[in-house]
Amino acid sequence: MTDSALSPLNSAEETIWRTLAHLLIALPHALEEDLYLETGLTITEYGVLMNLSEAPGRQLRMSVLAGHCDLSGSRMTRLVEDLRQKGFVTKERSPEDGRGNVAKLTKAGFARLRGAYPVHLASVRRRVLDNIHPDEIEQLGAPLQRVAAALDSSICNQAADQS
Amino acid sequence: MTDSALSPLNSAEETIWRTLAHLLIALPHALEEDLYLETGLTITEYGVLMNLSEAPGRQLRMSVLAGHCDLSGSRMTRLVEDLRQKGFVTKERSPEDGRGNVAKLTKAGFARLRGAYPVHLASVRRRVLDNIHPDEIEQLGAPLQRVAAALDSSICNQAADQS
DNA sequence: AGTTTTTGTTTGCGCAAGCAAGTTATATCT
DNA sequence: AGATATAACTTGCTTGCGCAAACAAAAACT
Repeated sequence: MTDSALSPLNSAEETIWRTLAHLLIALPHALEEDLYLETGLTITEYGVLMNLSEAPGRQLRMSVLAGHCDLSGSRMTRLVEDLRQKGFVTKERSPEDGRGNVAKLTKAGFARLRGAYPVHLASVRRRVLDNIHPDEIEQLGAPLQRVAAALDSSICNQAADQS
Repeated sequence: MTDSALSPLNSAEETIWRTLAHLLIALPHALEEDLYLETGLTITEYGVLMNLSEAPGRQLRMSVLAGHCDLSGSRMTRLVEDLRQKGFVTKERSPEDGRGNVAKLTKAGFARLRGAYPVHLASVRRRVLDNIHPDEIEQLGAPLQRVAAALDSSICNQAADQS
């Protein structure tokens, strides 16, 4: 599989790729800054609160939460501890499975999220969606999802050759 | 400007945004891993070598290089020092401006880049471009570039309101 | 029931990256 | 020309994050 179609990128591909490579860096920075300056929340913290808020009972096991947030377990341990100290979440052992810990959004945490939501929404609109025409949005969906699907399906599929 | 069009995202927008948010995390991880496993180079290191290779004389001032790579000056100082110890670049004071330091790609560094190039190219094709039909590529260019342009034009434009 | 394995989480540690302060070298302004 | 301001790096320190090892609880296998 190593040598399929290794011709250098053509012009359109080159443009797309250079632009995307830059976006991959600059967009997270911009969104992070927008949110942080106005709310004091990190994008990562925001993501944790948001994922909890969408879960049934506004609570999730640590490992599931970490998965949803694209973070390692250890990072989530420390993040949740920070959020707990700020009063935005609680954490307690799972009653059904004593190994698991369940993080739960508090009232204060939900209020914090509610306050930050419009800020983040405006940021996403301004930075991204406002620059894309509605009909382009339709066209973007499919390819983006295909790229995402390809990524997820091949998580750690390196060791699958038969030599 | 804080309260323009704050309606929650519609369905198509929501899809795009969720997918893109995930890509922003997962795609860099995948590209990083692809490159590192096969070449031992970080994406960041690869970017430094590549930017140098494309510059006239295969050399650039530290600050310019840092700008091209989307990195801070201090990070670039340490990166270039690492690459220098590995023999991939040299660094010396600029003759025209004694403040500036000029990093220059060595033969060995160029060879390293040459070896890594096909690996990275294959990774970009496999992870991204292979999942987008050629006609979609045409359609993607414009919106992506508009998003990127909007980002770059508003770097640190927060303090521009007149109360 | 008792040992072994597996699973969920947490701690120890290291690395990448940025910011702020320090340093040296050029510009600028009388 | 000499003092002040500005620019280009570099160094010290902090933070966000992951990996690998430790640990605890539940499953699985005799």
